[in-house]
Amino acid sequence: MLEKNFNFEEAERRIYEAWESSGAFKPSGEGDPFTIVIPPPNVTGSLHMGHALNNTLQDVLSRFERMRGRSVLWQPGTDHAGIATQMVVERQMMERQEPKRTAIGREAFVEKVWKWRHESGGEIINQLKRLGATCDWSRERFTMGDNGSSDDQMVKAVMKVFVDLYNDGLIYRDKRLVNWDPKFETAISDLEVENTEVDGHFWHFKYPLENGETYEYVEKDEDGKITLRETRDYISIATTRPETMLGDGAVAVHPSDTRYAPIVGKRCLLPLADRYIPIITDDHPDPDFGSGAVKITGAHDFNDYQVAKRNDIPMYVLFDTKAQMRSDDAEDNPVPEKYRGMDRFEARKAVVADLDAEGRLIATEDKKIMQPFGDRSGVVIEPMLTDQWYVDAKELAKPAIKAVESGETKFVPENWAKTYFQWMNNIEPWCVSRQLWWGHRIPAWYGPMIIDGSVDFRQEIGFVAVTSEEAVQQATKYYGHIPAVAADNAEYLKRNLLREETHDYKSPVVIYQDEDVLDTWFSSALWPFSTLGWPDETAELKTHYPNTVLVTAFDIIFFWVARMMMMGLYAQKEIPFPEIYIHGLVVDEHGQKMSKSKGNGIDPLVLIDQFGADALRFTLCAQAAHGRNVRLSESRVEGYRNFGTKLWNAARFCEMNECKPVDSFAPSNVKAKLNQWIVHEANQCAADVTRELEAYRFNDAAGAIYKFSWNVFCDWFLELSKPTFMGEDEGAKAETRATAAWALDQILKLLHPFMPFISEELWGAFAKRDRLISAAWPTADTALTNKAASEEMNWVIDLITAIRSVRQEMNVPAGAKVPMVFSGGDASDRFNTHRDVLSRLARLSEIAEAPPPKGAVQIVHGETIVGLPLGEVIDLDAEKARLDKEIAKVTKEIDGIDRKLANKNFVERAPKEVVDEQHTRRADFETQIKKLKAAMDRLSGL
RNA sequence: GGGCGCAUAGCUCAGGGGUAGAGCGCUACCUUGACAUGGUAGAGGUCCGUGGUUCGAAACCACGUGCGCCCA
Repeated sequence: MLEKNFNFEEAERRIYEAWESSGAFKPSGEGDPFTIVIPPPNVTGSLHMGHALNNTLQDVLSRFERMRGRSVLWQPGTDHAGIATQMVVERQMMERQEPKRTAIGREAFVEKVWKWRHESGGEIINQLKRLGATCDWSRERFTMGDNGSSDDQMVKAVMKVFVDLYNDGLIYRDKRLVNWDPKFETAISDLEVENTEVDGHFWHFKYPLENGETYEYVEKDEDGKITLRETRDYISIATTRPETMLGDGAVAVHPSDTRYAPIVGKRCLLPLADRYIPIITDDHPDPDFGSGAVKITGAHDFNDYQVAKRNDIPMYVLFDTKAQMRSDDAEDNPVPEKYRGMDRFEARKAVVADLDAEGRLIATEDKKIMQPFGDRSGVVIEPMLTDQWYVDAKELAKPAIKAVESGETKFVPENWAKTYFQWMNNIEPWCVSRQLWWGHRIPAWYGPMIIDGSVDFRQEIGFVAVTSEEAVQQATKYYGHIPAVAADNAEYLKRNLLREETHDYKSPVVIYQDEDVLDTWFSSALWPFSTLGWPDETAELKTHYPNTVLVTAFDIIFFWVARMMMMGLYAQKEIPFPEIYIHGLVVDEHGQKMSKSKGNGIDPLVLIDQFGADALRFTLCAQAAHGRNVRLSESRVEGYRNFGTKLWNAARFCEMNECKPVDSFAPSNVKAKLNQWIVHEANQCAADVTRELEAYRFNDAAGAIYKFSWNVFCDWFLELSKPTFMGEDEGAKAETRATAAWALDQILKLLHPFMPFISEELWGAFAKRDRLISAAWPTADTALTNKAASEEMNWVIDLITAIRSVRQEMNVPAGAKVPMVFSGGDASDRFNTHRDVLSRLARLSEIAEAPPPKGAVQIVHGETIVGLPLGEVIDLDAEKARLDKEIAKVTKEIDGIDRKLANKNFVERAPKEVVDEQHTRRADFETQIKKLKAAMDRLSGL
């Protein structure tokens, strides 16, 4: 006997282990392959609601397709999260008061990270198991491989793609402006930059003209009237970042700006720096903004960089890697002595104060400015001119754009294709190098260049190869002898310098490997095939590439989806997946994004502890409508927990009434109308759930199984079956038992993808059989459609509802049994067939065919008048009012229909079915109103 | 500035050219033999506004208003 409630705390772990050990998570090898790769969570991450939604949806699809007989591979794993992981380990070292990363050196540090990864990384995998995720854990992958060694397949994949891209000219080293994170001292992607509006200032300065020159400065209004005329010996510029003025290369004005026309081509003095810079024209300055004159600092501003490049203006690098004013001895260090070593914000204050002291500060305005912040470091990001590796994304994007344009890859909902196109069509070169220690080390080695037959170590040449051995081979060919390999750039410089100074040309030339690592997303982009064994030609790769569908949230379309498309098409010459299902974000019940700082986050594991994994999963599915965020509230989760309890108790009822699955049961052969009807409804539900899941309409699929389980099976079928179970007709009882068991099985199967634990538990409670996870999905069968049974049972249900409604309205005590008479129509058979059911559910003491006696409450039900002689219970006025209300309602309907039918255009132009339907409806209402009026007459006759 | 989305019951949201829906909440009644994590019955709507298309618009189109997100 089942307990009164589902004990999910106890059952979830037990069931999960049983599934896993049965091998159900592995591809069966039979049927069409179905493949999803998990969007790899950060190895440092822990399960949040976004993961819960994303993985629930993937699991629903995996379970659904597994039950449909496909060979399902849900490929799991994590990514190595360069910055985040390095941060976590460094923080841990600090807490343990261990020496810093820089003190112990690269090798020792990377070793520590590996130790951390093996001991405490990837906790999220266990959390996914709590959710019920049926990934094939035996195939778990990590974007860095098992230990990062060069013979690891995951590493080989990254190296091969890098080298192939290089050899195809699609990856190159270049000096450009990048987003620089001064806290982590690395380049980051522009996608990792958050632009936030902050309070700032707009400073106006005077740059004096060379040789004390003057000009007539004239301002005009819209009508060309002169509003200001004065003689100036300076040009006024405005900036939000005064400290960068030390690196100005020019002042630019718009070519159409007449105010500055007299001085274009002349030079002005750059104060503090004591340099002269030219006044140039460019389209970039907006004449209406500020003074119309813009200082051009090519090395420290993205717009200025473009202007500087266009006009061949020199770029002066002011900052070191920590964004402090440079204090190095290099000849090209443009920072005046005074400011060297200052923090950038300190330098800003100093520059403003000094310019003010020189009388060059015109004004200071308060202004809202957009400031870039690193999404992990939280510090202000600095545009920096550095050497980095770039992927030619524009070229790789071409086939990736075409694949979506042609429909080879489809977005669901399709609107997301627009977002994808917009990004892809404006894509910038992808900076893939990072100045970190944790990651795939860039497979490039550098050595001195041979110029005019001799080695010149002031210039470098690169050797790009999958392994260091190959790089050495390339270098050997280049130098004519085997080079020595240095540990790092410092050693490389030292040894080559020594070689030069001692004229020791017989000792080998020294080369060294690039010290940077690759962007984590570079390896994540290969995920759809690297996880399957590529570059080896494995059986898995052959079977499961392209994947079937990608399930992800829209916030990583740029980060990840676009890059997988590019890399998949590049490396495999084939799209990674034909469908991309994009779901929403999980937000709180007021639509606010969940965040730590707001404190409105809900921990999925807490909800699982509280309500069970099934309830959380069902909630997420029920709210996963296309194009909508999921607003999560605890009350909703609680409601679906209740749904589980409801079903549990329905099963308990079945168990009490000995409803056991019958092997030979054929749903098409049942005789009782009730049974035919539930077969019909179950079949319809199977068709609905299947159709909605195929279209990724998780909310509609969940809604369909919810309604059928609760509002059809529990509310009606089980109630209607009670008279049979309590009756004497053993044949009918046996059929209804078998049908109930069958219908419950259908529910368990259809519910399983959404609520795997409770469905599995109930499945096992009813018979000894294979686990539900491996059971066959119900296929809808048109032969099971039964309109007659459906019509008849709806007649019963509607009648019971109508009687109940009247009883309540007439204040008949809920427990009281009342007699019922019926007349008119052709319903004697139905009343006889369903006598027991009607008596029970409508609480009737007797049912007889007779006209309604005086003083009876009258119900019009189709062709039939049903009378409830309530005796003195009845309140005449209340009953009259009730009938009046009914009549008014029906009259209103008829009026509406009449208006339509009186419209010639409607009758002539609307489709025949629609017109006919209106006629039918009108006739039905007409019958009703006649009966209602007759009822009223009888009542008035009292 | 460019792009995307949303506006339907008190709240959160489905839906969709002809007949207004769910969950939660609310009201009344009910511990009737699976279930009070339940049952029964109810109240509650200018489907944001204005035009257009159409025989017919809450739905399709345009504009407006308000809100949200993404990219510059």
